[in-house]
Amino acid sequence: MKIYNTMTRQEEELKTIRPGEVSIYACGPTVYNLIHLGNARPICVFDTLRRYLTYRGYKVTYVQNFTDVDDKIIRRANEEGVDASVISERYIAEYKKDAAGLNVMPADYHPQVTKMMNEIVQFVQTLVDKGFAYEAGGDVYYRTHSFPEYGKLSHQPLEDLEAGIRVEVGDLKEHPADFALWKAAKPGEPHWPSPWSEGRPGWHIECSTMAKTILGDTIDIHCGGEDLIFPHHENEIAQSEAANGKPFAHYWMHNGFITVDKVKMSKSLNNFFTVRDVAGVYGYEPIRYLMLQSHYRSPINYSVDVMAQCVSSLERLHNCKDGLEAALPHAVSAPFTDEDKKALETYQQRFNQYMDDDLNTADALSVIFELARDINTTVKESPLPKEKLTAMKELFDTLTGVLGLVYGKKEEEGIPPEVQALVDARAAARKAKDFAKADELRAQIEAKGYEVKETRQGTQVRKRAD
RNA sequence: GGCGUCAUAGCCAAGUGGUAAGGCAAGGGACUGCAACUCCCUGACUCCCCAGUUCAAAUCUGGGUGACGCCUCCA
Repeated sequence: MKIYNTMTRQEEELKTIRPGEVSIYACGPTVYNLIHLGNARPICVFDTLRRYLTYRGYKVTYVQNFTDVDDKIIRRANEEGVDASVISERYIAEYKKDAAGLNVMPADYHPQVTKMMNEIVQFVQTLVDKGFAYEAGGDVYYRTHSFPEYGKLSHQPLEDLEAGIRVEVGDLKEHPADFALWKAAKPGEPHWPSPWSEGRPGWHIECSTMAKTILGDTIDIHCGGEDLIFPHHENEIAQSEAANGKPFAHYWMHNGFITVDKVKMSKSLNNFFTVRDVAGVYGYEPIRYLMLQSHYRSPINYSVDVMAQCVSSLERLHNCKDGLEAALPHAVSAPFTDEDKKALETYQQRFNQYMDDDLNTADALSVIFELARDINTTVKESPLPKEKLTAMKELFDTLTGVLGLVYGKKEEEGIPPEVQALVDARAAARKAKDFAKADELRAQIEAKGYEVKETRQGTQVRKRAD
């Protein structure tokens, strides 16, 4: 598989440290609020990367952290008059709801800053010992100029990066570009013991420490949103490579932004939509579809029109799956020719080929739609060819499973008795060819929020999508 | 100022040297009591503009124009 590496700015063949195994570290959310669409993009995209590599036979170790110590969490805790952990635990739980809704698999490890304090302090100590960091007034800062390769990920020499750096009054740094590894606690802030002060870690050190603790000094793939390239990932590299003396990550993958009216969705512009709210209107699955219908590095402009299109597209895939599952029990054994087999293999090969090309989910999706058309046609055959349909179902489930789509199970809850009664009455009316009455009953069923339709396998009743 | 991305049909979106995938929407047809689903057919003489390289460019080069991002917390 080829992956576009931000570090080298080109696509590279994936060569993992250990053959057949791949370690992935994905920067996770700061848990002070519900996640928004912008947060959902890397979560969905890199979940898909993980699924694909697993499907291709890799043993994947996937780590995604929760930043549970942060200014915003503290501020929120103070506003509500509760402990910071109350806020972070609450939003970790909320995150998990959204992630599950988006069909994102839990990571193998979800480390939290508060549960890795000893390792973090140790990591900072190592940097101090090696001269890459210094203590100042209880804080510890990274000595940026001590790391000659600083700027290699963002491809900016330190001097250029410094141009825009804000110098704060009363700053204890040796140099404006230096960044905090440890901050002495101010009154009312949560704090942990350290050789320098009662305090808390800076933002960047957690990822370096977690990656090292769980995955080792060098990891295969590090991913996150492209706004993390600088300073977050740049600083992680500086910390990890200075402390460990080894390359930090072999591949850096960064996803593009979600925009609204072409402008980046962000908290500060207040133009963000939470996953929860959008899912409330369209469901979770169209959100995941939105993320995968274009290449992960391109910007995605969010709009109601686009969401409606995602819903419709997905509907086609669900109809295909439903039709296939309804047909299968009626299928009879029939020759499954080499030609048929070959055709299905070709779909899969093309799917793999596209995914191998830097995770081209847009093209991969187009293969699924072509397969769907093929399935929809086969499902009309008479008699229904059992072996072919079985193979088609297996392939369809496999490919959609790799993308994590077509999972939105319609609520399995039963049909309420009063609705069922209407459905039965309508069936009787249709049998008696009293179509006027049948249509009226349909209207009544729909008024109750259900829809009824005739399929080749009989009448189907289900809750209306909207 | 430094670094970078993007511009393809009404909309979304692949393709990055060999003559424009896929989806949504729309129109026509088949099927159906109706509807829905499904299937078939129809859509860019062309890929922001100009110039160049080439037998050949949406794809490469140069120059424009427009939009956006990072350099500050941010996915």
